[in-house]
Amino acid sequence: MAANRRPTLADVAREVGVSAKTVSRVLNGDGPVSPRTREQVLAAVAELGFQPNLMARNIRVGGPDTTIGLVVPDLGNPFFGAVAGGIEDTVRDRGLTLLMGSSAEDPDRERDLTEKFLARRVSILMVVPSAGADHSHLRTHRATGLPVVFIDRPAVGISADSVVSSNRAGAHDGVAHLIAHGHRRIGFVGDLPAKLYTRRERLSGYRSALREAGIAHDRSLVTSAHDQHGAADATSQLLALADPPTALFAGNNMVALGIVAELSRSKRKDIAVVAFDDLPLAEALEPALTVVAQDPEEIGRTAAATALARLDGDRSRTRSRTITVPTRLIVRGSGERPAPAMQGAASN
Amino acid sequence: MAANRRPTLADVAREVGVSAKTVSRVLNGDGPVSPRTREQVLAAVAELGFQPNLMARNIRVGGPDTTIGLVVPDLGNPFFGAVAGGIEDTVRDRGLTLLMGSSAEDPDRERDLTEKFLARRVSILMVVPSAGADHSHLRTHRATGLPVVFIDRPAVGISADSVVSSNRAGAHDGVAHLIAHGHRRIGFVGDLPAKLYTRRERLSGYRSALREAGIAHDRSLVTSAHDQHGAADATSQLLALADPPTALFAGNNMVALGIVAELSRSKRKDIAVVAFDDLPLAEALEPALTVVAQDPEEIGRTAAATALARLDGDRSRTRSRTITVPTRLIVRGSGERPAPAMQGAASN
DNA sequence: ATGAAAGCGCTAACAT
DNA sequence: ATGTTAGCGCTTTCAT
Repeated sequence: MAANRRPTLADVAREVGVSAKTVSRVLNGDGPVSPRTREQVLAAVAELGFQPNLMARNIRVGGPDTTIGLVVPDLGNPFFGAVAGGIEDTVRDRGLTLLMGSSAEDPDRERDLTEKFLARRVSILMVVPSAGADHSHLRTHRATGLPVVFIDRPAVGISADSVVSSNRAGAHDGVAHLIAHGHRRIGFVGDLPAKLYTRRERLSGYRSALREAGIAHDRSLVTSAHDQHGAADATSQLLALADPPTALFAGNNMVALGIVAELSRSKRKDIAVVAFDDLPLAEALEPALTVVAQDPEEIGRTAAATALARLDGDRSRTRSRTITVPTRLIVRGSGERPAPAMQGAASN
Repeated sequence: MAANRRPTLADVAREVGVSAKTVSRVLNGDGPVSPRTREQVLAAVAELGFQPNLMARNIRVGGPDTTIGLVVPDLGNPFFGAVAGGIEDTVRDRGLTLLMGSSAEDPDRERDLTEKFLARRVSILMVVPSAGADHSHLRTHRATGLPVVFIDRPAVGISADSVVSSNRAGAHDGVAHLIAHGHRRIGFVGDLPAKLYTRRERLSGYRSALREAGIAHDRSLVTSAHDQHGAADATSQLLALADPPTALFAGNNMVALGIVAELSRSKRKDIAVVAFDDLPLAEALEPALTVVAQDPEEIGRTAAATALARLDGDRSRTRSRTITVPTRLIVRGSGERPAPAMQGAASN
């Protein structure tokens, strides 16, 4: 029951009484092989339980491996799962296999993982950059022709293709929706760290919407959280202000969960909410949650298509480009709760 | 700007004027190297942008790769994301990297993916089996000492370790909770296909709970769906029965989403619900959703620990074993809605 | 239709 | 402290 050595091509060849090359031919179907030999080889392969060693093959063939490496900050976040699904759908018929690993939002681990993928010679590298990560070390790889695409957030220290949501416009639309329904004190609960690209962009959209409406920016209404629990805390702190907000804008899905949970817990049905990124049960909430929906599958498909084009030698655009996938405001009700003024008018 | 050949160990060696082995020593830190040589080598590595080819290394060293392959049916399902997170936490300090790929619940793709992992000589293979998949082809691999662990559902055609939730007991508890609150007509909306392990087990728990309460099993109350939309349909069909259920038991998280969405849409607050597997916004619903919570992180950790023990030569149990991770009933309110009889009593 | 030899990039084992 | 040789498992090249 000891761990037996795995059979190799040579073992199969010996078993049948042919050369290793012949076995190789049968398995890869290149050269001509007599039907009889083929059968014998196949039989021996099955009997010995031979499994070709792809590493050995790749090393000889020299080309990249038929895998594509994807680094995400969090395996549990369905947003990245959906992105991965979109990538897979696109690369599958090319015979490429998507391998996904987590950086846990840690720049060091992100780097480790990218190095591991590169050392295993993936055909394409895709990265959702962690906050604070630098990507200049990928320059030499790009020079060798390896397609590198950054997802959800652009790269730092390297010029490369990236695919992102229309964060600024999306956040603007969401906040404008609140303003259109009479809200003038609107709290913003964003991601952490504050330097995170998506947070900056979405905050920028928030501010531009306020500006257009002639509403002065009040820094005390801008807070952050890096998880659901923190977002719940941020929510109760905002509501405890002397001049509290009548509406909240959630900077991402995690934050939205925290806000909704906290409002539910404290029975504050009078607070309007719009969230960036859709949530599974958004429609079933009362009121149903209005969101700025992203399209993660489309982000994945776009990223994959971009990378495949590069792989096929797309030199049409030497310069790298940033592709923006549009968001869509889905009005479900939670943004329409009357602001105090209107509420007063209604009850009069 | 053409795709330059990647530099190899030999290139670095030539650049510095030492042998390849010396460069290897510097990079892997085994043999002794003079500080001066080390510096020169490191400089050349940086300058040439050399990246070791791990495939070449692995093939020479002979051992398995420092990766662990995980096959899941759906990258977008947070349940599997959480499982993956638990695995990663456990294997990280062993220097193992988790690589995850999707079978899309398709036995053929599951097999393709496992073959790819095996051909790349992963140290450990973990699989969430697709419905209908057979795993007898993995026997020879287990014989070579490769740890194989099945997650969420046991393997077919091979004896191997597996880690699953307490599906039967969990479903039993959930249904018993409904019965305790006066319900006697309880609909079951399960996964598809009907042969799926988790569905069978949970249905079994449902039936045993009914049996214990002396409630006759009514086949017309048992339905299935394979996605959220189908679950919504199943829900409205159940409610349209001549003698409709007063409570519903959701067989998994997707189904729960469909049920909750449909009840919300049709404003049926009078229907009690208990779901198998927790949902992010469960607490924020009205009423809050009572669930039989699984512990996906713990499932992942357990699976990883089991595999690592095998990797370390745990022959203490030659026979494979199935480890059950307990579920926990979290009562939040949705299971307590009065059944018609009690409702009548209350309003009298 | 098949085989022999060489070599992919790297490291183990033995030099020196 | 460093170099040489051989070889991991496979495929390419060139024979036969």
